[in-house]
Amino acid sequence: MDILLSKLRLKINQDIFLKDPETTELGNHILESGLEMIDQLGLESFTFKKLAVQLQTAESSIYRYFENKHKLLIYFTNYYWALLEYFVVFKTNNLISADDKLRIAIDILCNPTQLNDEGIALSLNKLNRIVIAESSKSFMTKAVDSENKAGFFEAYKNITKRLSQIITEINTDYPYAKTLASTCIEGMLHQQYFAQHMPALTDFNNFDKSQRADIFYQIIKNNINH
Amino acid sequence: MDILLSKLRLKINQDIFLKDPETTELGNHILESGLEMIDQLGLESFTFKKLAVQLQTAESSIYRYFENKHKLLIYFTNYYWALLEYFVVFKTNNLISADDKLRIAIDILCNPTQLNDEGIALSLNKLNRIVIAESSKSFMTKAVDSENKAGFFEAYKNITKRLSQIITEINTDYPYAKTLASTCIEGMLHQQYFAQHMPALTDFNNFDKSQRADIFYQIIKNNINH
DNA sequence: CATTATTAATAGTAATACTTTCATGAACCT
DNA sequence: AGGTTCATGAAAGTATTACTATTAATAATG
Repeated sequence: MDILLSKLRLKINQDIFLKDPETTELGNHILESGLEMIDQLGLESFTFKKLAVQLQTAESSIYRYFENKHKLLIYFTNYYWALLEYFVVFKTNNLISADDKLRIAIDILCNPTQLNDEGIALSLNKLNRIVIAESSKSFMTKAVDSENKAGFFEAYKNITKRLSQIITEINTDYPYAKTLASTCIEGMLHQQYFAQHMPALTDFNNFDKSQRADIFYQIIKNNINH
Repeated sequence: MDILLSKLRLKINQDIFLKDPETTELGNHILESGLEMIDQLGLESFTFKKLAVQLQTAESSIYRYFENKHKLLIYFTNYYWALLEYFVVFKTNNLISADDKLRIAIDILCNPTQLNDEGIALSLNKLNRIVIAESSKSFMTKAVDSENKAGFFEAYKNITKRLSQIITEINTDYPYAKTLASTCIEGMLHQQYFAQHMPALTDFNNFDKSQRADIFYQIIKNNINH
């Protein structure tokens, strides 16, 4: 897998950036430090100015890669979901049992940070944290319809589709596969956030990670086999 | 119920505002037009300056009521959840069957806009829309821990607690009542958003409202009676 | 070596998110 | 009736944000 991953290049919608950050040194620095700073400061306090100071470069140089910080966030969320989709496909590909696929997909989605991250350029831990804390801001805007049309949320829709396809594979007649899939994927993110910041809203802390996978497996299984 | 509602005064945490907006004319105008404008413009484009122009008042007058727009949003979300909790308690109070309570609670949460809003000062439709589109931004910030400590999310935690208590009433041994409750409440909001803006993520459109209640009822029921 | 692309440095603009000060008028208190 | 308090409005000011534009320096390429 390491070998495969080292050659892995995730396909990111070209319209998200002005200039592909993976093609230059500065671009890669923008990704690394940008991820780090959004993680640390939160999206609201993060600015391109601060990133420029950190990278000892000019603000205008960063603007040549990304139109604004919102697009940078969208870049990261696409990167994250494309990565998880890759792992889901890779690890479920040769399995026969749809139930096994479900277990593995849920495990990856609930505990992505346990994945081997050799060959992944960006920190999976940081990506995971910013997706948990910031990703809803990427589509909860007035620009959602045009950005959806432009394909900015494809990676997120794709992973949801994968999960819903596994659900449908288990029970072809289940009519709410998409709703169940998206509710669980969103729920997995929220439960992690609640565990850390609003424990009254969850039964888990961030140590029982396998339990969190269990309950989402149960939610799906118990539903599709009514 | 109308009579009761006309006397209803929702308790909002005093630390959310600098000066209680419900006590003055300007304060009430800030709530009404603020809600309207956040709904129309979205939180990002909404500013106190724009609100001041709309109300033909000074920006500084608005700042005397709310520290910033973030607090105003928190005010609205508290108002909304306090209102729904009131309805849930009111409508389930005298019921014996926990299952009936569950059905009613879910129905209220999924279709709040069908509620009789005589006596509610603010538009339930607009509240519903901004809670769907903006409420996650109220707690997805770096200030979440201190604001949680200050009680800014009590109303949200309370309604989740109500739902989880109903779940526990149905099955005392079910260990994940809080996770199930918060996942469903968040899911109900997201499904409404997806139906409108990202239909690939849901099986519903915004016309089959009763179906949306059904699936969340099923998710809960099928789980607690494993 | 010439061309082109890339970046850094600087400056500038409009808007945002406030804060401060002060004047006015209404409400209320004795 | 007169003084005080309080809410509001008007105006001005500050720091930061979110950009855009211009130009010079540097590196890559052919």
